[in-house]
Amino acid sequence: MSSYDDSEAFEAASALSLSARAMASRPRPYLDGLNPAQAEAVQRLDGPVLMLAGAGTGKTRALTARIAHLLSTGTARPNEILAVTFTNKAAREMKNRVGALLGQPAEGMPWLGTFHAICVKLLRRHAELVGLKSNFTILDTDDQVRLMKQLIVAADIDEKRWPARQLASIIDGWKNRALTPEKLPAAEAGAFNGRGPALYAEYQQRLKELNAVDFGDLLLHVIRIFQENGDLLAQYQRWFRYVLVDEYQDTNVAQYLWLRLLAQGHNNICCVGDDDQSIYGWRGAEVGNILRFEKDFPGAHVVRLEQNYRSTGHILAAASGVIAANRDRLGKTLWTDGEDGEKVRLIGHWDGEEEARWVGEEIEAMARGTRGMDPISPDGIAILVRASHQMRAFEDRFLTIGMPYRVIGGPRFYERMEIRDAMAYFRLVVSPEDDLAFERIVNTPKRGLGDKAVQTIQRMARSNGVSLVEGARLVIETGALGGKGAKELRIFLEGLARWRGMMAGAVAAASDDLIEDLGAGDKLSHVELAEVILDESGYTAMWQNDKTPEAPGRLENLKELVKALEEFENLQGFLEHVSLIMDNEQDDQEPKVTLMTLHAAKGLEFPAVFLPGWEDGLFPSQRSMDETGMKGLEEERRLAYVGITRAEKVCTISFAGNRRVYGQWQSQMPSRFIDELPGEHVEVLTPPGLYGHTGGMAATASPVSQVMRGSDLHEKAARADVYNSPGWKRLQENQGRFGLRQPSESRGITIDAEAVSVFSPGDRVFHQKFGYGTVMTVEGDKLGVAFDKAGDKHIVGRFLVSADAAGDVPF
DNA sequence: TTTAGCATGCGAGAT
DNA sequence: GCATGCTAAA
Repeated sequence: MSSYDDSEAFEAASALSLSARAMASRPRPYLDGLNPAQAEAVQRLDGPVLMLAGAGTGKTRALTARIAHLLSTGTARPNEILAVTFTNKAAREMKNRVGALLGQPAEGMPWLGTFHAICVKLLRRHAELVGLKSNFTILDTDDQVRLMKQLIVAADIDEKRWPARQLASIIDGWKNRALTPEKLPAAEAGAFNGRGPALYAEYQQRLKELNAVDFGDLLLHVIRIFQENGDLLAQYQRWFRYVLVDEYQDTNVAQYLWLRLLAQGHNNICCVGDDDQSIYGWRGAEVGNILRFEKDFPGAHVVRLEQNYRSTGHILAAASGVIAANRDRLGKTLWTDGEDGEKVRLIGHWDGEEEARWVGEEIEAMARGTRGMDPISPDGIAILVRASHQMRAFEDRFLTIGMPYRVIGGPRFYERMEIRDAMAYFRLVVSPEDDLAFERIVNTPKRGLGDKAVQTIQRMARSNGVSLVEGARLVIETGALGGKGAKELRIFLEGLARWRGMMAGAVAAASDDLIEDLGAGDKLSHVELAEVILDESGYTAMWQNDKTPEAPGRLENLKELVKALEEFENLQGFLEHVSLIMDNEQDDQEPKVTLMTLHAAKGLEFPAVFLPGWEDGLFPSQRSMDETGMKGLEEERRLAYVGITRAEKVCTISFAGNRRVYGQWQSQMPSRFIDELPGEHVEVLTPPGLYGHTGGMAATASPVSQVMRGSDLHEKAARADVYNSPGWKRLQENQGRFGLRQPSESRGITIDAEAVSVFSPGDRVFHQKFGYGTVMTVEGDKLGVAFDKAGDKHIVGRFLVSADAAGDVPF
């Protein structure tokens, strides 16, 4: 796996193509059951094609069938197809499905992979054209930030006011837009306090010195190679006769340029995507790429996949209603010949905790099977949130009621501290000049080698122009570092040398069966070597001695890491493909509810989906709108569309009237996207607070139920103010549209503005959740209140009533 | 050098 | 409310 030799890949591939040609005369099972649009997308092979594939319209099916078609008709050999995806997972799935369609493993498709994996392959071959050695290392985000931090400190910039993370994201943004330091437009000159462009150039220089690249460079270097070496580009253009791109709406400028270079000439490029599901603008994706496709590739053929096989009619209609509010879209109309099913359900709650409680109960009810519906296993249920911190309320609740759940997302396996540490050890053993790896682990576990010792080593290394490992050796030799530190450092270096010696044997044994047969028994396999490294370095012991609750899990992860090594021939190969171990799929026998972000849910589907937290500011996210205005709002709306279209049978949207944000209670307005739901496809549910059925929590009435019920004085007071807010008016209009009576009419309550209490410091007040308290501060509509029982809180005035008025209310 | 304790700031996260 | 990252003290 670690070898990317041209001829090898191309020859292996052509062996498969022979059998593919033999299939040409046979029936084509991959065409069976395709609808007309899909069939066209599969069979229109030549020229630019845009496959506009709505949610749940069988996109992957069409894409894989297209590859199968190319191969089995003999139109292209496996090595002549360039097929790019964004994630390894998608690449793997495509490989598997093509293999299944052809009835044989598609191992022979060397150019099916992620943008980055393919670029690594190309760049290893032609590294010297951009001044790199072909064994360059790929830095991850953490390494990048550490490197930039050094540059920022060296440039004498206040690292606190101008954090390295920020610089990293600015540079990342430039690279996404294919802007190299020389090409930075004047408009960017002011970035990062005016120091951005210079730091960018320095950073690139350092990378070159380190023989390293970051993720963005992978694309940019390859683009530069192609631009500067016309004949080489022409060669690849001839090789890659057919280009396929998945999730085209997620491509950034650099990826677009890359694709255009490779597709120029034959123009056999097929891009698959859905402008309505473009939700990665914040990391550089340009919806414009897909919107512009027909201009970019003249003569392009657009095929729309609009028949949906996933969701019920009501769910599709609701999703379509929301997305219709977007202006920048190509436009599609999803339809189904399936049932209308149940309407999308909408419910409001008093606060986030009640929302979580209610969802928990609903899931239990679904698992039992309610209202004549078939039971839905927790496996088929997902809760999709806008921001990951929303998950906490659900986790708390599920732990309380003993509901099994799994969280998707969170820190990626290879991003965990212990994994990164272990990998740094492996990296340093494989390549001693990996200075970033050295810095990471030289004092992990603690060896008494702190900042000062590291600085000494760095000075030594720099003044001699050698790596840190070599510098460390010199430091010991010259006695620049004394005492305990020197002793520990010596042990550390000896360890590195010893492990490296063991590895040389392991590589030889793996690459030459003869040696193994001749009984080179004292040589370790790379898996054993990894264990030895972790053991002898004291790294395993460090976690064994750690008594924090996370330690056992970390040891568990290390075991998994070692297990993952078995899949590779040697450590180098593993490090190269480390991203492959990202999704460590756990054994799940027990059915579990899935908890994840909306972003993580793209491409997935569930019989039942809960979409909590539909409140303005949270969803759509205030920040998104502040930063990119209408563009941001449209992306948020697409996120709503993605969320709804994940549901097959039941979709439940909810919002809370109050939510704790960064530890402060805030009143929330229902999301504007709720307004955009077409009323005829929505059913408004009655919150449990109305009948107080959530045992003992009568005080947790939701905003909706407040409006509906309205017998208590303090609610009346709260309402008068709320009625004046635009959000509340919107909610009421919705309820009108959804067939609810206006509460004031239905209950004969008049809105009495006089009833709104205006509080001043010293007033005694009452709050539904926190009980009695004394007003301490007043700032606009936010009051600081010292509650008798619940402590100090900041509360919006409308949720408070004077203690007198509340006196009669039984709580 | 290590650590405990306070200040700070906060969105989604592939490669 | 929490994690992160710095300063102060051991």
